[in-house]
Amino acid sequence: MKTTTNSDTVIVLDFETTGLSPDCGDRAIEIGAVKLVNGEAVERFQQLMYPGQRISRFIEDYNGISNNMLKKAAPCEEVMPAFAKFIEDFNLVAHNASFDSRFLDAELNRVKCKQRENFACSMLIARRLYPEAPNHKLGTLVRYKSLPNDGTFHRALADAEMTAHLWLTMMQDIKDRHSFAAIPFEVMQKLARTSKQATTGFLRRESARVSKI
DNA sequence: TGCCAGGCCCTCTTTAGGGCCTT
Repeated sequence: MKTTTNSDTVIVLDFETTGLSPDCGDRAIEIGAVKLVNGEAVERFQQLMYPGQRISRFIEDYNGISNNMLKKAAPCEEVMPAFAKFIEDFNLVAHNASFDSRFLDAELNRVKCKQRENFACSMLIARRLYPEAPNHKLGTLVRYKSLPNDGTFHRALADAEMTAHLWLTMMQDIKDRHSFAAIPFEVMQKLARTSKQATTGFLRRESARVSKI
């Protein structure tokens, strides 16, 4: 029996890839994801994935994933169906979601799995909530908000874990500032699309609206 | 460390250009 619902569960995910664009032939080489249920990490997914091509020295240096490691990794045809099962129809979160969503769609498309649209971007939301931060790179925000980390960066699960902490911290900061009892996922999605000047008014209105539901 | 692309935001804008962020 399914024990969680779409509303209380989000999947925070991160891809390591061979480059920046699946349209230019780049492939995913590692997936990391954390399932959050009612604000708690209850399950994790981490898998290297053989991309069918050698990766560049830059990528090896960037994330520490080597060609030798990928030779032994499972192919897309094995990993993606398992990942599609892991994420089910839950809402998705990523840091700079436009990047991860393109790779997710591309890899799901290879195995004929359903593509996804219900993404929220932690980077766009962080820009709204923390305009005073030095910048909005994941590592900078982890330091800026003193979020838990083990010092590992640019590996899929480690980045997904940090993004999950950032997501929960942003939710809590919004609750503290605007008296939300709970924040619907759709409000977070809309917040990312709200202009900087309109952010405070938007959250005030949404808080009042949600409290009446 | 940087480049590739794409989506988004901001502003000295909207008939545009540049910066940020992801690997």
